Amino acid sequence: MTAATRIIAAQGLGAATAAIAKEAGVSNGSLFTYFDTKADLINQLYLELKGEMGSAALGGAPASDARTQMRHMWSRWMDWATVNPQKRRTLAQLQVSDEITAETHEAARLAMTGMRDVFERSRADGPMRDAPATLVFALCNALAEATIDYIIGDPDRADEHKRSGFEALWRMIG
Amino acid sequence: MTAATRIIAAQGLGAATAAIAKEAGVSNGSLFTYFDTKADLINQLYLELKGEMGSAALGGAPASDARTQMRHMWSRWMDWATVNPQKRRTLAQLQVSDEITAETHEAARLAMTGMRDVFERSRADGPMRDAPATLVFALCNALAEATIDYIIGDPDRADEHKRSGFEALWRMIG
DNA sequence: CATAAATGACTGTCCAGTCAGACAATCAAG
DNA sequence: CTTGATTGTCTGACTGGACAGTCATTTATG
Repeated sequence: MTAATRIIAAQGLGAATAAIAKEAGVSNGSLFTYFDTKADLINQLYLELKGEMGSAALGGAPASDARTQMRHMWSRWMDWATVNPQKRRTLAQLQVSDEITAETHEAARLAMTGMRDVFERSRADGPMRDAPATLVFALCNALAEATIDYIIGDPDRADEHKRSGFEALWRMIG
Repeated sequence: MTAATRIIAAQGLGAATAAIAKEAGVSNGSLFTYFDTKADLINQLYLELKGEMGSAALGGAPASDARTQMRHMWSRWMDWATVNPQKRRTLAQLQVSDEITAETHEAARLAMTGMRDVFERSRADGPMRDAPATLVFALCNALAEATIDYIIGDPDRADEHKRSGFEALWRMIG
């Protein structure tokens, strides 16, 4: 998985399975004893990274008001992405790949329940309380991804951008 | 170009050049008299679609206050994407492809000046007036893309979602 | 010794890009 | 008006390389 993350981050999804095997220090053939197909590997990797991102974002959440909780999650989320740029990069690629099956996407959605709850709580009394939950979640997600990309492009001002992004988000839903 | 748009929308960037040539009604070989390489085709297509999207969004802009102008642009933008789902789909694929050169991205950025101006005007007196312009633009873009995706997934309530998205955007920057 | 795991050479498939020749358009000379 | 030389465009079979996945064999393990 680690090897796949590194190789895909560097070469994209077109990377040869042989390259991944080599990076992992196993033979080409061995890789296919662990994963039936390349698509299988990709799907498993997607779930693992998504899950890790979710845990990272939710970890150590304070029992507090919605805004504080949201800000905490936002901060952890951004931090995870900046500390793990390769994982983040690979995840972004997998996100838009059509190798990811509908089942995998559904499983990922379920694994994100914790994060969705935080968004739900934050918007419950805000201006978007009547919009569809999935739309709100999609918009929040989009803001987060964009903020992360921006931070990666200008890491020196990471904290500043993190705050700008959060405040933009909060104005939107809070 | 039209053929490439159709094929890429359907099959992704992995589509064979032969498939594009066939769809266009010319021979495999002919395609390479018009484009040196597949990458060349992809880059040109990206610029064309991006340009078309920009023109569509800016067309018939009213000389009016920032909010009205912004809403107009937003509406035309969403409409273009819903009326041309294949173009939109292909553009989304090209956007994240690493076949697109830095020069092409730069050219596309320049072609979007008109849209950036509208965003600039809208945020000039708002809460994001001190944030970097590129960050603001990235966030707005992200909201637009997410809204479009959502509308495509539930076209029956298109108008409603279009409004939700715009209001979210305006709360963020206006 | 028996079983499981790992190996890497190999195969079939796919595809970007090439090239030798077919075909069409233009035009100067007879 | 005809001819044939010239130029430019189109064609699709072909090539070389890349790559996912297989499998007979080797190596480790209990």
